[in-house]
Amino acid sequence: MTIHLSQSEDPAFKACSHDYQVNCGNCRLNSICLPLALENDDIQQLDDIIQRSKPLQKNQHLYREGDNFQSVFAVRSGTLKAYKTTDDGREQVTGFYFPGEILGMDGISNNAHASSAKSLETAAICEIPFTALEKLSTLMPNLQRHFFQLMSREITEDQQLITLLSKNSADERVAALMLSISGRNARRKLSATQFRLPMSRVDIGNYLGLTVETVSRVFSRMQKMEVLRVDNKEIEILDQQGLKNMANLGR
Amino acid sequence: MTIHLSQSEDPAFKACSHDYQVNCGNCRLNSICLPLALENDDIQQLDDIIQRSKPLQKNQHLYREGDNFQSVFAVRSGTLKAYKTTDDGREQVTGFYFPGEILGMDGISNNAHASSAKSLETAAICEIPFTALEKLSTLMPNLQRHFFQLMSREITEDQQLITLLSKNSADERVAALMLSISGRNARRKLSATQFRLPMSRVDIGNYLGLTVETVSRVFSRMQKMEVLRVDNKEIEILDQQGLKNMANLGR
DNA sequence: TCGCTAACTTGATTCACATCATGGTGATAC
DNA sequence: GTATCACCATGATGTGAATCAAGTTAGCGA
Repeated sequence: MTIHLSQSEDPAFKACSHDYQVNCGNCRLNSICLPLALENDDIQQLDDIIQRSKPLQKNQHLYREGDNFQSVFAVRSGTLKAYKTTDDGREQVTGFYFPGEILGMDGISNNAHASSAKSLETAAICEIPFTALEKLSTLMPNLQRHFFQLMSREITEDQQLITLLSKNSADERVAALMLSISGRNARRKLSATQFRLPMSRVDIGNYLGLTVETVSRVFSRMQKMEVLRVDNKEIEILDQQGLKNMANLGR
Repeated sequence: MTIHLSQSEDPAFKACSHDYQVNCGNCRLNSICLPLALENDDIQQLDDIIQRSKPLQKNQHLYREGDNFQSVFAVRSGTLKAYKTTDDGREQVTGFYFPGEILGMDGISNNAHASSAKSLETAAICEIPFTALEKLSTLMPNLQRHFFQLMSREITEDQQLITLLSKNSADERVAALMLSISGRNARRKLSATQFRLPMSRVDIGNYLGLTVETVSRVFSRMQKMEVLRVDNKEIEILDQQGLKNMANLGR
């Protein structure tokens, strides 16, 4: 029996959670989602265009594939998954988005969202209207650069996933995902070794190009090898180095 | 025995090929690589920052993973492949770039190229220094938007590939690539049904997460089914609809 | 023209993961 | 309490593509 805090209850996010009075200046995540080089009044200007709407309930959509593209979004609390629906109706999860991360940028090219985004738990979201962001970017070179960088990062991360899917075994894929989540937790000053997975085994498998059964078996194997302790969605990394070896990515 | 023109000999690219006097205003590819909404003198300004260096020989690198990031590049003639080297020394091809297409944007996020790019045949390249492009973008909102869109497109294309790798069979993957190349040829007013593959079977396999042997077998199968005529690198699409069915992507 | 090498094809065998089948567990509703 | 349902674990079996192993062909330099 384990007790766990959902991310939205996490004390580290008090100022950033479901609090409507939050702004970029006082948000604990701003070191992650904002360019460091912004001046205070620049932050104020950015803050002015950002809309903070009511929290998203679990399983609620933030946007759907094909929706008219208006905004990109920053996750303030909770976790979202982005996914595409293939023509034969199957689902491909293209990413998980944790607090401080930006999603929706794939909608820019066609003025329509190229994927759907749904929350895996109650989530608070900052909406950033894109035309306003574009205007602001022409005035604030640092902001423009920041968004170029954010999009570039999304590209390199997608390329990482492409490599993972194309070259790595089931064990390696799952290990890599656990390390990724661990690292993103660390960036938010949360435990890198103990966390609760916000997504189901189905979602993990879908993201990694594996079936549920395989994901389940990999977790069992890792547990037997004493690399991970797995209690349903609760994960503890017992052997960080072992996990890295298993991921076979060197990093 | 088939006679084929390499892309650089293609009459459609007379003005855009290895001709050093070429500029954006007279380049036949500008409808592909430039924002349509640019005024003539805007094009001139863009033209002024673009550098046209001497042609790249086959197998020569345009940049390597880890190189300091300075510029993005537009392909004027020839074809390039982008690839990452995994830690255990294997190669993952992340994309092929045809005339009119832009590459190198994955280097923005870390100021270092995240992948290597090498030419598959003699190629002419336009180099676009990124800091100059950034400056120009603050002055020309259309240009800024264009680059946001280009990067967004790269993201959606990577997501397509992710889905392909994760959900589709060998046949479907190869069919999808053939359709992609066919479509990109059509965009450049070349034949959508007959073309020469600039890349080797190894590269195709590597890109699609398959071995050479599998790629070869798929081509043989397609030939037997009279969907494709395959003569080494020379491809003829005999049954467009059959190929689409085989790709199983609906589109 | 010959010889060499890289690129490609094809067949036989193996293997990692999918698929199919079943049972367990925990949460929510009644 | 127990019925129901979503989610997860695990075993048995099947299969598509990898691997291993020969060829064949095309391109290229001497």
